[in-house]
Amino acid sequence: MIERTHLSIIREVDRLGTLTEAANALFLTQSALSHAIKKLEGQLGIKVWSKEGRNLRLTQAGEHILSLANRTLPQLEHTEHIIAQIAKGKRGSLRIGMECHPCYQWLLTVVSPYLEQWPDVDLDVKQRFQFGGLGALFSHDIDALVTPDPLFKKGLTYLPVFDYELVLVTHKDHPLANKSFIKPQDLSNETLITYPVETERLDIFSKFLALEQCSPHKHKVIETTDIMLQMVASKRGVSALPAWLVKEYSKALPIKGIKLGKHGIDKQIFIGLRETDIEIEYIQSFIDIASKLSVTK
Amino acid sequence: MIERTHLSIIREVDRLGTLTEAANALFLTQSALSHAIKKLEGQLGIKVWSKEGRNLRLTQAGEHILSLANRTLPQLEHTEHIIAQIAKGKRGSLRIGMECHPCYQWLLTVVSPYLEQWPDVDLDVKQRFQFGGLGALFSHDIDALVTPDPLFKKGLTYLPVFDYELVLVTHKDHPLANKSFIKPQDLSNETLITYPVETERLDIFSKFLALEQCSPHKHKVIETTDIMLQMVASKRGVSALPAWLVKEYSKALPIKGIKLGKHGIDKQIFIGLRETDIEIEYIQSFIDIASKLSVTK
DNA sequence: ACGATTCTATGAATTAAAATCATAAGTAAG
DNA sequence: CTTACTTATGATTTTAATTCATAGAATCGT
Repeated sequence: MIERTHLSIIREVDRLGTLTEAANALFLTQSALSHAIKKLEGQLGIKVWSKEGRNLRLTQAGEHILSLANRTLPQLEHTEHIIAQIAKGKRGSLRIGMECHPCYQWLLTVVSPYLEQWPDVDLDVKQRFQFGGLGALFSHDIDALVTPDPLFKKGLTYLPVFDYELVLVTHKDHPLANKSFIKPQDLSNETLITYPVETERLDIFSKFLALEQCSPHKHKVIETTDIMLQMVASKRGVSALPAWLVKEYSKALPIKGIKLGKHGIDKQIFIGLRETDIEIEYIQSFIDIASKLSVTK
Repeated sequence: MIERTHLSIIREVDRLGTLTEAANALFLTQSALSHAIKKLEGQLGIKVWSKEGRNLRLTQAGEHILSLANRTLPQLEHTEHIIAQIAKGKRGSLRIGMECHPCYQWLLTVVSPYLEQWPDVDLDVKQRFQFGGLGALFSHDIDALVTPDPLFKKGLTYLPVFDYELVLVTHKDHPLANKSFIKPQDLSNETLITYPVETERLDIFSKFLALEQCSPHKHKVIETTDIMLQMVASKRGVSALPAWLVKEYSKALPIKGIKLGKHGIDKQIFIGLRETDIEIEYIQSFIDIASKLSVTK
């Protein structure tokens, strides 16, 4: 069996020319290398070197092993280097799952300072899950789940990172835009634009319209926040989004956010983690950065 | 240090699911594998697996090592397989150097039955050498040298494989074509076509014209035998080639071979080898096939 | 619910392998 | 032809790997 030591020996002898020097480089004795290769030769039934004067010349078989060494040893060393970084907590992969569409805008603001601080963390964001965000966490498809519904289960922890108010967005000249707050009935003649998700998971339905068994005149779905707000700005309908997001976009678009119900709809966003991961440094750091950035909003 | 055994263990556990089964597959005890990985984990400062119920799940570091295993182990196994063939004498590389231009035609007839018998031998033919054919043999750039000049040196052996007569080739209607043999003076008004080699190494000069201090009217060089004979066939000149080669081509071209001098010029071709290689089976076989095929000519 | 089963983990004892030491034997250079 | 430098090798010591014998933890079946 060709072992790593054999590869190292053959590579070093090729590099330095003699067994003796290779032995020094490997912090072993010349005798050790000689014995090691002798044994390998016995096992494989070939000679690795032939002696030429007092030099060693690789045989064909030896050349094959050298080529193997040059291909293989760098790979071994590379993974060892990566693992050393993992051990120091400086490297890892952080795959974030999103169960909350508008949170994507928020996530973007968290990501860039995070990447700067943790250059060796592979960051990935996923938005579709075969067995839901929870299943994805359990099956290690993702490492963190951004969600408004902290479904507590054994082995998982949730940490609140972000509070916001859900408001109705309309064109600033829309008849509803002057009201101090919206009632469910007010939407009966409106076109409501939402993300393409089941209505049970849309707060505007489950926490607002359903209270009075109302429904909008029409329901349109749109994938992206940008286009959604463009539609609102051109009076094609109204939508429900986080207040801070509406505030942000209202600098550029003629839109306005209005409270939903007398007391408004307050939402809280959580990050869910596997309990085994909470002590990982680069994951804790992500939670820290996420919480700090969100307080200032 | 990640050793081959660690890679094997991690690969087998991934394939079979449990340490116990992996241990059976590797003809070791479950305890051995557990201890081995434990030690590795200590050295690298990471966990390879985390226990999930009574199953093991690879950590990020573990995934890195598994990926390494899947890339590296097949390469190790592949070279071991090749070396096993080398050990059985069934595989090797045979790089043949040619110091004799027309011999290339002869070599082609040897090569095809040889390749059939030794499918795992890498055959290569070289015709240019930085320090001559001899130097190429010594520096292991080639393994066999086809040459008409057996320059005996310590560490080398030569074996005769092929006898032929060097003849003058002319168009069949050429004035010289009716002579029973050619004298050096006969070429004084002819255009002589040869391979592009130093004249000292051309037998037509060193072993024929030089005897009477003659030289041809003109001297042209051409790389390939085919074109050379096309030229002769279109009366652009005469050349000197092996009789068997002329005989072969005269089926298709209007050419004729004539004896050079009263007694003709007889040549012998040798294959030179390093003495250390003469017992290698696939090299002996090459000599055998070469000799046998040449006797029938 | 609980015993049987099927895993992994671990400490101590055993076995095997690797490294060293001391030295021989071969080659090259002055 | 002696000196310096190389690899090879047998005996000994040191180190590492493997096993054995159990314990502990999770799952399955009744």
